[in-house]
Amino acid sequence: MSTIGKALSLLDLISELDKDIGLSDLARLSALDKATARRFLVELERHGFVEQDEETRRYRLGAAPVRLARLRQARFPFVAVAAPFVKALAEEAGETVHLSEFSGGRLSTIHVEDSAQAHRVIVDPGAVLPFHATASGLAYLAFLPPGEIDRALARPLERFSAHTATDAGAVRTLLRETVERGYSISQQGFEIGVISAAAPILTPGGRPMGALAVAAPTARADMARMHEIGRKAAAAARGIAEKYYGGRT
Amino acid sequence: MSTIGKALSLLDLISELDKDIGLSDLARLSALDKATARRFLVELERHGFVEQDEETRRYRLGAAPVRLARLRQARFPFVAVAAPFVKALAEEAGETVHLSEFSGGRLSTIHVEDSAQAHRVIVDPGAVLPFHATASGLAYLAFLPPGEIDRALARPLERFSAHTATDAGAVRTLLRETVERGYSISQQGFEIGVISAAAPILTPGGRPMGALAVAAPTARADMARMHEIGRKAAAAARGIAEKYYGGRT
DNA sequence: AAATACTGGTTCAAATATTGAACCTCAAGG
DNA sequence: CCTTGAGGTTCAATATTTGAACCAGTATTT
Repeated sequence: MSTIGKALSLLDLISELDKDIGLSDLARLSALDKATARRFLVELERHGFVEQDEETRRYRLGAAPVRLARLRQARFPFVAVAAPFVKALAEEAGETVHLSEFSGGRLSTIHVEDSAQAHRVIVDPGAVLPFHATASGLAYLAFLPPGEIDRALARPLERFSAHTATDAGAVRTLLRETVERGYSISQQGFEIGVISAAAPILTPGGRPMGALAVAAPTARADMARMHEIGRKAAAAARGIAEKYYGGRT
Repeated sequence: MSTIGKALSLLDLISELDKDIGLSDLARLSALDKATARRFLVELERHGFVEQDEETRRYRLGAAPVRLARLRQARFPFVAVAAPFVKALAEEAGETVHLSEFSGGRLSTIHVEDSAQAHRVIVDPGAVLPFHATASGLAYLAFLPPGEIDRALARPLERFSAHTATDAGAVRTLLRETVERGYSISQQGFEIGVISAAAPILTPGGRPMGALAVAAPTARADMARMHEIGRKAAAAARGIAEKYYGGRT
């Protein structure tokens, strides 16, 4: 792996932590030499991607991504365009809705609208969604070209809960159903107690670039209701794509 | 410079462009070899920091920073905390207000609230603010430890308009006034037709970490009014710091 | 329609940056 | 006051990066 790749992986690692981390711990966690980790950190800090606490000498995610995100969103206002659809869907379904975007080989949550209900599903903003174990991931995978699906299912599928489909064949069945219906349903595949329905957001070329998902507590999630929610999510996802790509070539 | 630094500089360069760019152009602009630029781009793309248009093969800023920005803002909700103050100040002053944060050696705009007036100053979101030529930069510089001010003024000061103070001595005078008043005023130092007043946002340790600036068209900007606006900006900046650092150690 | 001048992308020996064990200093704990 | 682990640094050995030259393809120009 190139130096750049290693440094960006280190940045990823830091981003996943929710508290500051010291040099030695970071070197251990990243399996990099202490001297190497430090050189990377210094370089990342020079560019604002990492910040070192003056006092504790520990490191954390810096502010530079905020500026880059702003520029990205000015040119591709995906979140801004999708937000009203997400909100409307959250109100209509009465459940937490989250939007994810594919980037850097991963599907990451980029917007969340909480349900108004007291008993609701909490979604981490910035969380990375596994392709085979979440409704969003299945919705995304299902509409990918066959070759890419194969590659995604070639490596071992991690188990997140007792209900995770870790068998490639089982996942393929879920994907077939997803393509037929236009939306996916994941029953506690990622987290116990949560059932989700999700629809892909497709580029004009028909390629998925993200997903829109509704997450409900099992207590409120009978299948008839989830299917209805799935249809609504699919309609909203189409609406987002139309509006987002409407003003472009 | 390390490979990482070069790659991040390349990313910076891409971020400054407001349209996609081809490999050859990018290699020229960055003064990197084409092969090198390409390797960097591939690596940056693998991590989502850069995106290649499937069709045109041109490159652009990717979506990864959006996720990182989200995580950063979840832990350090600087923009979220400051936004109400920015909005209130924009209404009170009747002018465009922008918030900047120091990161990666630069002061970057991270939030803008436009004035309600038809004739108003437009601020680029994501723009980098030169220290010696903007009110925000002066407010930031003025409260830095002397040694760091010296370093900032040691290199040649770029001229942005006919009114830019490019002489270190002249800048030092502006900085002295800024410290005395608690806010800076820049008269068309960055852009002709714009007068700004800005106040630093200080950490509990007394170190500046950003600035709050009000930008008015010269037509509406007599000095008495700018001083009044400056005082209001200083008060708002203190309010932001208090609220932002209030809940921390 | 042939020639030219660009693209984006690739190759591989030469040049250079990266690596990491050992080292330093300092602070906290036993 | 000795040990441990912290952050940080050094420099010879080493692995990676570099870039001139090379494709193949596509607009432009002649």
